[in-house]
Amino acid sequence: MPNSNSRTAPEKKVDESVGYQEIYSQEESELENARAEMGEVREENARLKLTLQHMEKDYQSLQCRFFDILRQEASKKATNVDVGVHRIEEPNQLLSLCLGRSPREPKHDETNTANFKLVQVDHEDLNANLTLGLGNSKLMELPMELVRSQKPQETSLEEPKDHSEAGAGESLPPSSKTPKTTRNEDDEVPQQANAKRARVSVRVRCDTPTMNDGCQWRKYGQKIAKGNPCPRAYYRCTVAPACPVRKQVQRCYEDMSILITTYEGTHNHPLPFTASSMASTTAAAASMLLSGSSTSQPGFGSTATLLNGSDFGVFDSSRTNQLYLPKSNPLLPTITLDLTASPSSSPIHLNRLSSSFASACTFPSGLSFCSSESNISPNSRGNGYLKYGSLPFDKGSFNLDQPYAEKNHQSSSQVSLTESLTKAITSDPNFKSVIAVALSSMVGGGAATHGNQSERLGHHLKWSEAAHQFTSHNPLIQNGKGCSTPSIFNRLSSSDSQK
DNA sequence: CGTATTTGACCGGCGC
DNA sequence: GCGCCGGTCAAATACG
Repeated sequence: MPNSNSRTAPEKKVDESVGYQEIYSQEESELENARAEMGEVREENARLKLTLQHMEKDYQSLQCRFFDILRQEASKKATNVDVGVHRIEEPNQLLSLCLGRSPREPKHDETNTANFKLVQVDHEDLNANLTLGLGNSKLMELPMELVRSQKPQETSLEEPKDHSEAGAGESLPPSSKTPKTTRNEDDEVPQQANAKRARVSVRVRCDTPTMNDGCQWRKYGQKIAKGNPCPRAYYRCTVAPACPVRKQVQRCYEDMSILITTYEGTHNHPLPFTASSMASTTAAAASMLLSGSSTSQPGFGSTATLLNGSDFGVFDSSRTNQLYLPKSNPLLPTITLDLTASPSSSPIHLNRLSSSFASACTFPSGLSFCSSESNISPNSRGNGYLKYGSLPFDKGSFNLDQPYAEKNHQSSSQVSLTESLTKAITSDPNFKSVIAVALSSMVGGGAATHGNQSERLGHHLKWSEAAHQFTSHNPLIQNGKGCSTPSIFNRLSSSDSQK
């Protein structure tokens, strides 16, 4: 019996060792497979990076061409239209708030591109209130301004003279304001001299104390304004020491979840890439207001409301007056970008965001400002756009993560504004396809420029995956600390590592 | 210790 | 002229 025992035992050992070897070999092969996959993914990522770079170049060149052509068309039209328009009568109302946009553009250019289109809306202008429907094709000129300023290169090329542009409407003599302070005479005076400055008020549903617009702000004051128990905070742009841009942040009394941020002034410095979207949006809005507001009576603040949602083009001044407007200096024309419209928060809308346009706007030029934490502590963020685009931002837009998607409803509505703008841009049949491809490529990993690449992308990666790969590898985003580590990519890499 | 935030004081515009 | 109110300043305080 011991023999049998002694004989069977080694056999078992042999069997076990053989079994382990098989298992090991299987694991090794799996590991190798995983490594191979990782290698492929890496190569793919590298290719996508290159493609993205090409796409960005293509996109910018297309933008330039696009603007050139539109400018030409606009100038042609303007010669006919502007004659009948009383736009230039109030230069001081034309103070441009073109955040992030080169202000040295000839004034006539601005009036040409924005004014004559806005005239159509002005017919409905009552009591200096104005509702501008972004979905309205009438307003095609607006996005031009917007996109133009979305180019970070352009904004970065902004000259310090910018603020003189803020004074582009110019010419209110420094009068009584100048002696006020000697502190920042050098740079501030030109802005302060402008008694009238356009302001852009942005309404967003946001849980955080402020919305993350990519810029760096320093709080310099807080007040409790009359009529609203919620304190109003005053912030100053600290990206550049002498930047005159300021913003007010206040919660809406009627709906505490709504954050009202009012921007005023023009950045005189290059904007962080992530900040340019907000800057350009507000710039576009301001341009609209400034050009459109000139019909309003002097002394009255002009107020425009950009409704995000289904009410495009519907006049809604009552709503504006009752709810939307923070009490503001009547001398300052104010435009309100309402990014809180309820219809937009529907799942349908969210899904709609997954369409090419919306996604293109979602990132990197989208409007998603709510940060997981306040952006008022620049230190914690290193630079102004550290946290920009953190989590919810792209995830929610792609409907990948339900909590994020839920939390990102406000982002959705914000994105929808840009979506509308982009649609307006691309409504031009001549450029629609080109711009759409370019824009979608910004999200789609930049692989959509050339057909074959797009095709390949479609074959190899799910769309959302592509987007996430883009986000995870776009140096801009990483630089911008839009560290929304894509969940899919995380899963992918983590699963790889687990193997 | 340097920087950001808080907060009361101050200033200027506007309406009465 | 006076008071109200929005906006800003700047010293004090908090924070990392």
